[in-house]
Amino acid sequence: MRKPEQMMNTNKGSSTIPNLKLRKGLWSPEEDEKLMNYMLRNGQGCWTDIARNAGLQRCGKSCRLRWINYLRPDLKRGAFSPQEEQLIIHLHSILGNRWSQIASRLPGRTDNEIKNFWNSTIKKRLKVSNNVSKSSPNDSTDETSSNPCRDIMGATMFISMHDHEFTAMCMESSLTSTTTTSSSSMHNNSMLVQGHHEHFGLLPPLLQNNPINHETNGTSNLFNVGMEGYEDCGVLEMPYMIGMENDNINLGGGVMDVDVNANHASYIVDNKSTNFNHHLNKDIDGKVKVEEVVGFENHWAGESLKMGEWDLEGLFASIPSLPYLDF
DNA sequence: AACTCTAGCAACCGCCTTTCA
DNA sequence: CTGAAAGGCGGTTGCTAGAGT
Repeated sequence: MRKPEQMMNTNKGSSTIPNLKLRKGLWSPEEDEKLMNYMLRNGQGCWTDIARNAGLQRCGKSCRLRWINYLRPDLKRGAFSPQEEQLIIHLHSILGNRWSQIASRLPGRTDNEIKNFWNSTIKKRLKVSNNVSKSSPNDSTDETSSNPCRDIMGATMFISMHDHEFTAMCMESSLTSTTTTSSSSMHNNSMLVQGHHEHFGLLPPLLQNNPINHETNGTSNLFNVGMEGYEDCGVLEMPYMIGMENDNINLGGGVMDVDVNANHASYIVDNKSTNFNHHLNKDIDGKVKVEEVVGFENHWAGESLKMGEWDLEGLFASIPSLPYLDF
C-alpha cells in the first residue's frame, strides 16, 4: 500500500487531466467520500469526467479502480467462504487467469480480490500439496507439474472431496434451465474429467456415490453426469447420464435426447465455436460412453487446448453465476 | 522491547481493446 | 479509415500489520 500523501506526479497514464498534478497512492477518507457521493448522485459515466467533477485530483483510471474494488455498495467484505474458494478453483481450472470473468461469477467479489486471494493463498497451498504429492510414490507416473489445473486436481489435501453439495449445486444449476444450458457445459465437464479420477475434486463427487440424482420440479431438470474414469483416447465412461425420460434437452448449440427406457442417449452438437460433437450411447450395464467425434483430445497428456481457441462467451453461458448462493 | 519475516491486499503499471470524432 | 482517448484487464509492486524470534 502506498501512503496517501506519498506521491504527486504528472499524469502519464492513459487517462489525462491536463495541467493538473494527480494524486497517487492510498485514497484518503475524504477522497472516498467525494467519489462515493458523486457516484451515488450521478451514477457511472466517463471516469475522467467523474474524477474532475467530483473534485478529485485523481486520474479516471484510479477512480474507476477505487470504485470497483472498494467503494461499490454491492461489494462483499471479509474472507472467502469455502464454497467461494471451491468455485474460484473450479472456474480457474476452466478459465485460467481470467480474473474478471471469474469475478463476474462471484457476486460481490472483485477481480483484484480474487486475483490476490489466488496468488497469496491458493497458489501457496497448491505448492504445498504439490510437494506432498510429489513425495508420494503413487504419483510417480503423474505428469502434472506444469499445469496448475492439473496440480489442483491432484491436490487431494487441498480440496475437500466430501463437500459435495456445492459442486452439486453448480452442476444442477448449470443444467437447471434449458435456456441456460449449452453444449459448452458438456465441454466444461469433460475438461474437468481430466486428471486423476480418484481425486475428482472438481467433478461432482456426489455422482460417485449417488447414482441417480434425477428429479423434476415441474420446470427444471437435474442433470448430473458421473464419471467412473476416463481413458486417454478421449472416451469417457460415465456411470450415469441422467436426464428426464425422453427429454429433449436444449443444449444451446445442440440437442440432447435422453431416452432412458431405450437405453440410449444421444448428444449431438454442431457448434461453430466449440466444434464439439459427442455421441453418447448407453451400455447395457447402464454406463454411458461418450465418444469423441470432433475436437476433444487428451490435452493434459500433451495436446494442449488453448483457452483462446474457445468461445468463452458460450463457455461461460453454461456456468452459473449462482445468484442464489449466499456465502 | 526490538528486530525480522511474511501474508494480505490496495493500488499502480503497462498493454490491449473498444469507442468515437 | 485512422488516430487519440478511455476503458478494461492481468501482472506486479510495495506498504502494513501481525507473528515469530
